[in-house]
Amino acid sequence: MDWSQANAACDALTENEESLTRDIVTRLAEKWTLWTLAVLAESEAPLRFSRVMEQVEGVSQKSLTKVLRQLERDGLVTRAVFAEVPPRVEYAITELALDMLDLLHPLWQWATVHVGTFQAAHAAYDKKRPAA
Amino acid sequence: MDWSQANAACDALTENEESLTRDIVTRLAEKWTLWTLAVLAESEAPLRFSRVMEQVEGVSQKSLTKVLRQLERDGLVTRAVFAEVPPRVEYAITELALDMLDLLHPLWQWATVHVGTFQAAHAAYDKKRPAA
DNA sequence: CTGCATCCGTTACGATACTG
DNA sequence: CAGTATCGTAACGGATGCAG
Repeated sequence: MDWSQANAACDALTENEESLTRDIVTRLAEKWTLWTLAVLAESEAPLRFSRVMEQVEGVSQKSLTKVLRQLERDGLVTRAVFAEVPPRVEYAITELALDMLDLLHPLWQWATVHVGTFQAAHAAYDKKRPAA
Repeated sequence: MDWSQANAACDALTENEESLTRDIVTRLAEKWTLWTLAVLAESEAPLRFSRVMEQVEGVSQKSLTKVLRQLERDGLVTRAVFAEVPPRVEYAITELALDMLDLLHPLWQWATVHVGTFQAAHAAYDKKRPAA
């Protein structure tokens, strides 16, 4: 593991930039963010608000709105409003977000591959500490 | 983007396994988890609780304890208790966790590289929606 | 030294009702 | 259809005090 490389990249950032980097990564792991991005990534065409909400199963309108707003602000999705009746709003994923998902893919694969390892680790731990 | 590949890996999991996978990834992004792992990864030798807390700047005892317990349960760190006076507890990172950090590295680099992009995106967004 | 228990403020989330 | 406003609940995280 070449941690000097990672540290060099980190040290080059101002405190403000480092904070922002942390925020971005943290935000990606919030409850509905990745799921929403995945839905938009799987769709070839832009999706209306209702279609996204159907596919991100269990999300509330409020939370989905918040997540989409944040993603838009981060430049990870685009939001297009059409002045029609009834109103239409379409969301689409950006290239930036697709790049990021590519990077995230190995991590997800790692997690799926090691699911059995984690189940075993949990079982062993719970046996040692039944109280917890 | 080859999403069929990602979907194939996902579809092979039971609902329970998929839930666990999601939990693992989510946990990695919790406030102090990655920072703690990074500290343990940088150290060649196992670290005592106090040493970890010194280096994970700003973490409370409570949060650090919780994070370390969870990491131990996931098999990402080991915890060794020495029956001495005063008590000594040493934490070390596992190979499994080091593998994971390797996979995570590109994502972190991506975030640092695009910090400027995000700042610009935020500025543009806030200009368009000053109310928000 | 380690780390658990408790209190407390903040934030996240969901349900519901309402607006352009 | 696509939100906004409001409310109530639950989880999170920090500070403090105490025990082994």
